[in-house]
Amino acid sequence: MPQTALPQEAVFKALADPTRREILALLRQGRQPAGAIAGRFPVSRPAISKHLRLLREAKLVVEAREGRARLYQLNPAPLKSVDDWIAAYRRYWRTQLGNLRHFVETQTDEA
Amino acid sequence: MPQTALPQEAVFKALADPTRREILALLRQGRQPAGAIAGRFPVSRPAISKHLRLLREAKLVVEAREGRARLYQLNPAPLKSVDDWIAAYRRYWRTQLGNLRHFVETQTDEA
DNA sequence: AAAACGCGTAACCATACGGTTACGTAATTG
DNA sequence: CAATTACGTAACCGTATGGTTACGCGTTTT
Repeated sequence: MPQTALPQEAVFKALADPTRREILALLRQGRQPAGAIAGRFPVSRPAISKHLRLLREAKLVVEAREGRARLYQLNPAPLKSVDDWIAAYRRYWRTQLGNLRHFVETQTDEA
Repeated sequence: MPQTALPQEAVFKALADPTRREILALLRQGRQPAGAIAGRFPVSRPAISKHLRLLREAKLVVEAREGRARLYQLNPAPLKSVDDWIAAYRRYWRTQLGNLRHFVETQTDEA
């Protein structure tokens, strides 16, 4: 049982949650202790702690223990693999977009 | 109840599943009927049908009914919003801000 | 040394998710 | 016009997910 699938898989999963994306955005301002991060969100500290664990497993953040504090720092490297994934589609929204506009407009928008 | 959160949210959620990412990759080759898509994966047709619904709601694919077939086509436009999101991090992995060497060293070797 | 702090983990709960089988429906075919 | 085809949807099931409260453990503080 592979507890950790492909690294890329963990990254996409981690990014799927809006709170985790906000944590990443917050960490762009610099390292922050776990408690300070939790203080920014309307959920409990343990909830944030679990989000941080997922982000750690995806290697999107790294932790440094400093005294009794745990500082979290952004590690954007894994985002590069997402960037690479998207690259394969980039040419499509440049070339086929005009084609598709007609297609989209003729659809009855449900959902 | 908000039936559809932010569009970007739906996109990130849609991309979180590996099967859905594979469906998108498959559709880069061109439109395909739902059945043909399902035939490519080791899961049942209804399972794929549900994946397609999520992709539709995220507007990553568009459907065209042609007779009794339903052709699905890639719509890469929503990926642009992901691309834009990543852009905010791109500079981090390009500049020294993304360099964690110092960070890691201070973690193992204090004093 | 005891108290307080900072943070992760365990246990638990409700809902979401991905899968299945059974069925419904619109379009084609014989 | 009945049978078949190509789908989506409904109902159901086990597991994952995100939240909570209770607790434990190492680190400061007093």
